[in-house]
Formats: sequence, structure tokens, C-alpha cells
Amino acid sequence: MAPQTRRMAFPKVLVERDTDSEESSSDDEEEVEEEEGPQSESEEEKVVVTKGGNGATVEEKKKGKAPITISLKKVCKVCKKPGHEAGFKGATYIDCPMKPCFLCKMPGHTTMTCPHRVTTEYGVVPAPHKNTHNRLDFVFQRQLRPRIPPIKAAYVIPDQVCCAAIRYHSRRVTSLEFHPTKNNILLSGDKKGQVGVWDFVKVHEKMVYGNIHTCIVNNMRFNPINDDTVFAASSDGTVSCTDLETGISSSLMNLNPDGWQGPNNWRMLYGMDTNSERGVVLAADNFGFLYMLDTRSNRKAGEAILIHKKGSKVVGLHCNPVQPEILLSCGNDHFARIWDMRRLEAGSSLCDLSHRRVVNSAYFSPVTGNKILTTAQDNRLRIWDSIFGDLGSPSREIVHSHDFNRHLTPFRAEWDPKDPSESLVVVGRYISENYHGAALHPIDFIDVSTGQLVAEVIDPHITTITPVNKLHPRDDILASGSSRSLFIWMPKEKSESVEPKDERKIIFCGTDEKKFKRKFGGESDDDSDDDGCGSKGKNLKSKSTKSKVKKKSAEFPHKGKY
DNA sequence: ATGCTATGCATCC
DNA sequence: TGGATGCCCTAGCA
Repeated sequence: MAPQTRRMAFPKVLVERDTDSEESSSDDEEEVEEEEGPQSESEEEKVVVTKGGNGATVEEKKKGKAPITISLKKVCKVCKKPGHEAGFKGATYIDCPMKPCFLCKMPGHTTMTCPHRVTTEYGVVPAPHKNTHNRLDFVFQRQLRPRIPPIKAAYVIPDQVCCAAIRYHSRRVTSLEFHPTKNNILLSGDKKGQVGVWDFVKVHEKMVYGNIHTCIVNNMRFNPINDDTVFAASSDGTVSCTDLETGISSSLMNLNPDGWQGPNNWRMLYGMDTNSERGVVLAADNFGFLYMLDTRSNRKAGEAILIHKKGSKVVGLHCNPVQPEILLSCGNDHFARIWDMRRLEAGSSLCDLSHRRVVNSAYFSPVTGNKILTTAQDNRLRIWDSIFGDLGSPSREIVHSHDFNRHLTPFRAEWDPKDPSESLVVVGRYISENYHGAALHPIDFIDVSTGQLVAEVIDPHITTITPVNKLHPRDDILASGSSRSLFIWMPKEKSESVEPKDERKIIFCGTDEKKFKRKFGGESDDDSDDDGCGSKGKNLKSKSTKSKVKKKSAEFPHKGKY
């Protein structure tokens, strides 16, 4: 066959070895680089290289033409250049110095030396001192600002895993929603279209609805006039209305009534919110259009309106909590836009907030509705302090690692609905941190009025990234979706009283206990290093209030390096 | 232990 | 403008 005949006429192979590093051989990966010759038969060449590695620098192959030179010099796997290497060194990731900083995206330094990676001021860009002469802004500064209590209420950070449902979903979690009145009910949607209803106090009381949607559940909202029913928007192009008591679901709208007509015609619904004043559900699709659905007649109210760049995905919708006629949208055209629903037509936005990348989410603040928080794929949280002020540029930009990754649910920073000062925000972090030898991805609590990192919440068991987070409307509880798992966090004191009282209060579902124990070695989990995690790992995360921020460098000695 | 892959945006021409 | 291509810290399964 062909390989044989080729072999006969195979040219001379020269293996060029790495000269500047002695410990190059053995277990470390070695990148193979062809410098000339035919690119085809790469399989054969790899064989030659591995054999050539032990001893002979030149391997003769019968009669040849021009010799093939194979370089065994170590190259960076990111930029393919020699002299440095990127990748994990233990639990710490080393950036490629040839690329812009992975965190702030600016050239000239790496994540390790990024000025935004500072212990107590992680991700902070100082708030620009704006001296606007806008009249409304003036009124706000003079008359409204003084009435806002200057002292912030002390918020409590849920920092202890109370219970977790391992592999409750069979695909990654994409959305979470707490029940508005029943304290212990959490809804979760996944990439497969399944919707889970979980009573996280009676942890085994759970229900998974697999017949509501056929793919990604992008957003869920409870019906404001009947909180036994919930709306969900999905990439299958439908908005569902499900009765949680009976499990009966109906479809308010189907954008793909004729089924699959090719990718250019398949419509997906992403952003969704309810407007109780109008009795409508708002949903937006991947082509830039907004739909209004009457919840009583289950029909479309009016025509679809183009609210973002034609053909671009609208990923988020939010009605202002105080003035429901004011709508906030965001999407893949790098904009968040403010609309007045009384005068809603293409191009009629009140304001366009520009971003450098896709905007994953945009939310009004939960109490006054006066602030805006956005999460964008340029690794920045943006805050506008007053929708009545100058919206030309954000009041603050906070550099925070929540990179876009096609395999993860997009990160969305969420307000704490209980914080009257509207400054506490929760958001998962993408970049891992070396916590005593383990690379973990914390969930960050950030004070967006200062940009300060208030707490970073981790658990040695949770090694995956946690992009989906939601804070409870009344209790000090955080719900997290990480890959296929759900987690409920509480302040340490409270979690102590929760049943069952196993060591870590982790509840397993189905066969996952075996896998989990195989991975983590049962009770004695971490074997990292002397001061490592293990049961002592609990100490890692016992910082519950903002007053402990300063202590963080002591509790995380490694962070001092940055 | 290693390899594969689902998958979304940016960039290029 | 649109199709092809490539991609730095994924997660889980074969």
C-alpha cells in the first residue's frame, strides 16, 4: 500500500534537540515541530521522533531527497515560540508572555503580574471622578445622594457548602431561579432543556422535568401573578409556562413551528423577563428581535421588534423593578440598551451602553432600579450609578476574570437582592487560583461601589468553574451551578444546623457517590501538601463578612506574591 | 493516563 | 457580507 512505497523513498530525518535546557527529556511534554519537507505523513514522523529520541540524533532512512529536520526544542503551546512555556505549573497557570494579559487583556504583562490581580483590591479600576454638568446629575448629587444612607448595611456572605446535588442534571446548568415565596425551592435549567425543581432543605425532594424544552433553558422567571407557574425561554425557540404543582406545561410561543429548516432559520430564545403591569412576558431571540406575549391569552402581543443589531443574539432582558416600563436589553452586538416600553420600536432606545465585547447580562439594581450592572466578555464588570445621570460611560469598570469559553455557560454577575445599598454582587471566577496546591475557581463577592473583592468563596470539592450563581431573595443563601452540579451555600453558623450532619453535607444522587469518592478518595480527600486542604480545607473558606477582607492575605499567604 | 468533543465568538479574506 | 478557520486555565467520557 501507499505507506510502504513512501517509506522506501523517505528522505533523511534530522532531529534537532533542545540545547538550552538540560532537563528537557523524560516526562515533560515535548512539542514537535516540522521545519521542512512534506507535511503529509505526520504519523510516521512522530514514530521516527520518539525512536530518535533515545540516542541517535540522526535516523537514516533509505535513499532520501531533501532531509526533514525535526525540532525537539520546547516551544510555548500558545504562541509556538521557543524560550518559554505556558501552562499549568502545579496548580498555577503560567501565561504566555507573548500574548496580552489573560485577565485584563492589555499587552505588556501576564496574569501573574497584572496590576488588577492585587490581594485586597483584586480587579479594581479606581472609579473615575466624573465632573458632569448634566442637570439631572446635579439634582441627583445634591438632592438624592444625601438621602441615601452613607453607611452600608453589613451583608453576610454565604461561604459554606451546605448541600449539593451531584449530577442532578445530565448537562451543564444554564440558569437558576429561587422561588419568590417558598423559601427552599430552587429551579434550575440545563443545556439539555431539563428543568429541575429542588427543595434544598429536604434535599431528596426533587423533580426533573424533561419534556418542557428540547435544548438550552436560557432564562426562567416566575409568573408574577401566580408563583406556582414559571416561564422559561429556550434555544428550542419556545417560551414555556409550567405549573410546578402538576408539571403540566404549555407553550406560549414557538418560533420554529415547522421544525428544523437549517441553521439559518432556527430561532432561539435567550433573554426573557416578565412585566406584571402589562401582563406580558418579554422574550428575545438570536436574530435581534423582541417578542411580547400576553400571559392571559397566550398570544403574541404585537409584532416582533428589532432591538439589537439584525442577526445578533439578544441574551438578556430586564424590566426595571421600580418603573417596569423601562426595559434593559443586552446582546452580542456589544451593547446594552435602555428602552421605554410605551414607545417601543426599532431604533427607539433611550440609551445605548457600549461595550468592547459581547454583553452576557445587564441588570437594573434590585431595590431602586437606579443602577445598572453588566457583565461583558472583555473581562469587565461595568456599573452605571444612576440611570438618570450621564450614561455615556460607566461609573466604574471592574476587571474580573469571567472569560468567554464556548464550553461554559456565560458568566453573569448578579446583584444581592437583600443589600439595601445595592453594592454587593456575586460572580464566578474563571481563572483558577492556587489554594494550597489545588487549582480552584472561586465565586467572588464584589462591592461594586468600590470595586473591592469582599470575599472569594471556594470549597475544595468544587474543582470546576461556577459560572451560574444566584443569591436568595430573603435568606443568606447562595445557589451555584457548576458544570452539572448544583450547590447551596450558607454562612458557616447557619450551615452547622442543617441536616443531615455529615462531614461536608454533600448529598449524592444516583451512582455519583462512587465516582465522587473515586475522584476525591472518600472522606480524606486532598493529599496535596503538608498544610494542604483535607479536612483542614474548611479553614480555607471561613471568612464570612466584609470585615474580614483585610485578613485575606493572611489566610491566603500565596496571594501576597501577586 | 490520553484523546476526543461539544460548541460560540472573533478574525480573516 | 459570509463562509472558513482557529482558539490559553472545560469537563466528562471512552
